[in-house]
Amino acid sequence: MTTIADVARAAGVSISTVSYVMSGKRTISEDTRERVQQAIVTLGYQPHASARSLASRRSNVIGLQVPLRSGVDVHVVMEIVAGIISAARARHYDILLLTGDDETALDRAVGSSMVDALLVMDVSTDDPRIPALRASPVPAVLIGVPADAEGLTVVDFDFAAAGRQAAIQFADDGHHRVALIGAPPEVLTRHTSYAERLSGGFLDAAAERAVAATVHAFPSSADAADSLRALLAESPEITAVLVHNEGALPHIAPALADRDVIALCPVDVARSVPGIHRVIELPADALGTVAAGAVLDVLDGRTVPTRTLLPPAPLTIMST
Amino acid sequence: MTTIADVARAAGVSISTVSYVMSGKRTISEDTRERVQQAIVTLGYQPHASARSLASRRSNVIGLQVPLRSGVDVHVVMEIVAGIISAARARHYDILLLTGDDETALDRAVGSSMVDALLVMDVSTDDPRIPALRASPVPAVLIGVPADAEGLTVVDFDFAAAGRQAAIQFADDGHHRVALIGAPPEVLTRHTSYAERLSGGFLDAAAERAVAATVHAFPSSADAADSLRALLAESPEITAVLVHNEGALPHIAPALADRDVIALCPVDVARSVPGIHRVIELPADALGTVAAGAVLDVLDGRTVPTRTLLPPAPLTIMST
DNA sequence: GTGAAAGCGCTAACAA
DNA sequence: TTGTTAGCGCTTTCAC
Repeated sequence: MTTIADVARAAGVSISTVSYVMSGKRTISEDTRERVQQAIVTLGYQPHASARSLASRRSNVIGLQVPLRSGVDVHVVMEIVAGIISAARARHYDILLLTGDDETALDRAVGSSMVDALLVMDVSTDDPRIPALRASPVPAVLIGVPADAEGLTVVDFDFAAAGRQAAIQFADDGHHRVALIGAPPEVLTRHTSYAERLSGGFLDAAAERAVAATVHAFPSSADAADSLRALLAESPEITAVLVHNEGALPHIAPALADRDVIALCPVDVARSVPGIHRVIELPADALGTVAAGAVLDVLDGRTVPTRTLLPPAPLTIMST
Repeated sequence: MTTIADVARAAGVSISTVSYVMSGKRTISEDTRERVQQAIVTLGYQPHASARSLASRRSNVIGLQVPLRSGVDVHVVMEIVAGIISAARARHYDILLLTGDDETALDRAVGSSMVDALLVMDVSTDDPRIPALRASPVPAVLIGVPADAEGLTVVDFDFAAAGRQAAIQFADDGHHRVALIGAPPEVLTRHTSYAERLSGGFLDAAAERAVAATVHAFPSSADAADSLRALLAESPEITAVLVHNEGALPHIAPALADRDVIALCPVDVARSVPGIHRVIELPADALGTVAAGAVLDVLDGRTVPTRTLLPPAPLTIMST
């Protein structure tokens, strides 16, 4: 294994000079820098991450708690994670994977100094992890908005604005009776906050425009088709539907052919479902990028807004 | 921050004794162990991961390369990852997330001693990472089977056996013309190995039983429905279909109502699609568990088979 | 502009 | 059964 001492010897300099060449924390003569860099390349030197973090007291690793439980929209989760990884790598950070189900995972990762910061996904309104996060010695950013976000940094899509946008669009289109087909029941019972914000915005804006609106929790499976049939049988006057349920979308789309539909999901998900032409894009990748950017900014000592809600883009109209 | 020295002082022993109490690498008197453990608990001591790995030359971290590119079946990926995490945590290992798209990620993680081993997903027949993995100083386990697996440890589902099983079942059911609707074209052009093994097993077994069989690459989106319509229009004599394409499944299921269908996917995916009653279960979670187990066994000095193919279970018949 | 050396917190000889 | 101590490979004072 090549160490910094090997590089120093090869370049004819001291160990500290090599270190400073790598970190750029003090000025080095052009000549010396050249020789050191040359030695690094020829020896294929890569600094030992543990040695570095022991000495510097920073691991350059971010702990990421990913939800693996049912009901979560796997496409969205994957895209968020992809955004996080690329943003982190761009700033020389790695990602340690922690499962969201393991209550003690955050503690372990932080307590053993494995991570410099935390990124927490799938936050519920009254999330049990919140007290620990608030007391955490390392910065944390939540993707999702809990009821009491005091003292926490949160990032999310602005689901309330999205709900409002859809309702207003439906009103502009002349509808008088609309519905929101939302997250599966298991997500609602967990009180995942986005569901409540989405329906809040939707219902409020509909009421303002004197449009009758209801909200329905559909399973994210084929059973959603039955639920939809029952709903439309009972309330045939529903002429427009906002759908935020990736699992159910392909199953209910056919039965919605004669209704006006807006889907809330990543565009590529919508694109793969026939009959869906209007989409409020869920910017999952951007969400990951912004969240990772926020936590890295905190690590860099920059101040970041405690609450960032990504606004929905204008309705995407799809050709086919 | 609490260090091992604090614990030693509190317990009235030397730091090595504390270390040995934690590792169990030498016999400690019941009395001493008790006092040390007590001190650990009251101080809330958690060993510094970097210090430990610097001294022990083991990080207790496994690098996991996850595919984030298109065409991969996200549900399957998530389940495999879940299996990996739980198996790793059970043996006190953590997971460092590496993206499959970053060719240099493996090198970095290994070169900086961040990981003790590698787990590589989404392996293609002629994977560009193979030479590096073969030369890697740390053990690696591939989830997927490349063309030349010499010197590598690979774990995968036995797709050939699954293909065979489906064809034999169809033959037993009296079909004379069957089809396999397989992975999307982008997966095939990458030569992801499972697609080829699946179709190989399917075609061979069909030929042995004198059943006419064809294989079709369908997009994993709504367009699959068109492809299916075209296929059935051209070859109406097809009476049974094996489907291995999670994205396409919900879209093509309705049009297959009057055909005999077997789906190859995780059971919960099949359960969420109406009209699917027979399933060859893709044991994604087990795949992750077995792969992680294999790489950990190697780390423990145990010898593991260089090639492990999880056999398909008997056909799952679903009630609804 | 550069070097020497003191740690960072732990593991694992070596010694008793 | 336990303690002493020399590193592990790096960062960062402090000194020149």
